[in-house]
Amino acid sequence: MRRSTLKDIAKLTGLSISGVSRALKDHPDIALETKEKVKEVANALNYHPNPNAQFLHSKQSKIIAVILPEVNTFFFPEVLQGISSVVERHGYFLIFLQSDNRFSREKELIDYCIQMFVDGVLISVSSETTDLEHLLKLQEMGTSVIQIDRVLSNDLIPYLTIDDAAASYKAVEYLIKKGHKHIIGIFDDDRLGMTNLRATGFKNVFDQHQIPLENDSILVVREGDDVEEVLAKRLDENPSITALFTMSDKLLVRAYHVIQRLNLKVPDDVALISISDGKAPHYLFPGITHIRHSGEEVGSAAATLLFKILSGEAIDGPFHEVETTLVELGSV
Amino acid sequence: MRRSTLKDIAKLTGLSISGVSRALKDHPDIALETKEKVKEVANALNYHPNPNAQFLHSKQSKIIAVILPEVNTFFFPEVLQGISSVVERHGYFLIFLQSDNRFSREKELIDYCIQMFVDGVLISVSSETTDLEHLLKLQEMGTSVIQIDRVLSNDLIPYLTIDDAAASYKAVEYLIKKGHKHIIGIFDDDRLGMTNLRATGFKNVFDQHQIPLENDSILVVREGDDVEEVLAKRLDENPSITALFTMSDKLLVRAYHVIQRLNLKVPDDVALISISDGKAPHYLFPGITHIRHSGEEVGSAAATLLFKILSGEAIDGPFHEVETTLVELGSV
DNA sequence: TTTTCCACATCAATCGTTTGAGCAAAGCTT
DNA sequence: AAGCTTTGCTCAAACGATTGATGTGGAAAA
Repeated sequence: MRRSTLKDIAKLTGLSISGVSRALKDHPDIALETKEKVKEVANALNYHPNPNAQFLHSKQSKIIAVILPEVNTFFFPEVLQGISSVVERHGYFLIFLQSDNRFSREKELIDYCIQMFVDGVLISVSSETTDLEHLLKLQEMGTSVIQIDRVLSNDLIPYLTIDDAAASYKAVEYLIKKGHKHIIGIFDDDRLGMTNLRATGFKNVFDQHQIPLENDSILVVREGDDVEEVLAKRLDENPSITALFTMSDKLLVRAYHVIQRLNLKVPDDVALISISDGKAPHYLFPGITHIRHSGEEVGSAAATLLFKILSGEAIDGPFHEVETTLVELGSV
Repeated sequence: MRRSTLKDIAKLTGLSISGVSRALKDHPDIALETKEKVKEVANALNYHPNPNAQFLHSKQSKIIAVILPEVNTFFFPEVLQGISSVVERHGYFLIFLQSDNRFSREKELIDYCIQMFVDGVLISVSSETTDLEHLLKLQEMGTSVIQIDRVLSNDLIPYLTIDDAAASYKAVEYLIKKGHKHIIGIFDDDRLGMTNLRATGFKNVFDQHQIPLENDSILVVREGDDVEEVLAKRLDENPSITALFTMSDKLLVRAYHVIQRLNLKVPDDVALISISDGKAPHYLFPGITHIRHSGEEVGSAAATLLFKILSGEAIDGPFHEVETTLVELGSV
């Protein structure tokens, strides 16, 4: 079955091609009667304009590309979902690309976007990425770019993340309100900007509530560190500790394993709270109270921001963030 | 910065547009020297052919669409990852669409694919989908279609799933080899084809090993059923039960919660094995031994199959499946 | 010298849609 | 009735790349 074109309709109606094109677009130059006839025929032929021809003419692709380091872990699938819904609502297409967390691949994909004439790119940079030359080049080619979640701050390229400091602040404040005073905060590699923000939020709670922060309250976990052992030891030596805060799902699961191994009960022996995308907390028993950073919201907010830019609207400053919410599941 | 075209190169080299086109494509009609000059200029201008113009001419889009019910749950993100890598390797684009598990939306998306002239579609049908008219229509328009994982069997539309019966067979056989005899199998809604296949695998193990299958060994969980209570009761009344098999991650987590609540220890009091996409088993303590059905493999196998069809190769029969593997994590 | 052949390039049509410009016929004004 | 506008349409160029047909100049062959 061949797809019908304007030409086919023109032949059947006796009109010219341009006449048909205008009729279908409700151009005022065309008589009402003619329009109806044309539309009828178009329907009968199951006509759809050829997007390639349209894009060739309009010089835009109506394509948004998403570049993510991966999609098989926490969080990113939700981000994709959020982006996808907004992009479809705007009548754009979404092409999805994975950098596999490699900078070289990321650059290839950016070149690919340039070739494809994509109108916009949403990217979460790979962990190897340290400069944004490739993104700047893309911008110069007229493509709008927004960074999501894993970002390198740069005045020229807008980025959108969750409010990291606020997230950990909320979590720890909740613990304190529930009467906990001796809390250990467990953090990822402190070379990441995100870690420092979350640690700041953690400390701020103690300041605000004028509770002294013991100096072994913060546990930083670098790649390869044996958190399990360190944490077990600390819990053992310091029985006054009644609560744990973890800054990510990965750390939550590891902390949970330690607690189980020590035969401690949650929340009776030790309370547990985390920043999380909201999956793991439901798997564990009891469910883990957490600060949910919704990937979906991040995705849709980023996409919305992108369309603002595409429509020519001004955005204020490169930095944008989305709120997080507390989900109580009984681990505190 | 405007993108350069063949015309620009033609102007700079003094050649005609068609000469440039042929030079870049290493056409034998063009002198070697000329080719080199053209390529140099093309490089300097950072020339890339306009894909819309190419596709308009070649009448194909080089686009593969993936339609998934959702992407925020188990399994599907991995499927997407698997598809994505294969599609990119073939130099095609991947557009990603979500049906939100609604049949009406699914039909819209199919129309969308028709409009977009996509070359191929990989689809996991929504849970509301009961007939495949829309997919057949798409096929008639010349688009190749393959169903993944959640499928409706149909002789005209190829589909690819995991080997469900083999997966549960492997799991339960493993339990039996470890000395378990009294096993409860927990299954989803038995109106799903997948459930019956997995239940068959479960039963076959007992047949093969000539172990009697008690008639309360199978627990079917329909939407809204309170598995927690039923399972707790059964474990309580029947202390000879030493192992549990769950056919999905969702059931695994629920069973795990029951076990925790009853204060039983895994694996000492009760062993636990599941069919899983491999995420949840790592979160729980101890890690849950499982039969991993890799979404990535399903995705890449489906995409590979699609490209076989696109290249005109014959495929034998509509039904295709991928193997699963046992992952031992210490819950048995 | 004329014919033949080849290497190298150009011409022009094509893919399907959009859009400014042009044009005939009908309707309106004075 | 002559001049003007309006209505309703067609023409043709353009978007950028591809490709079959065609042309040209020179060298070799006759």
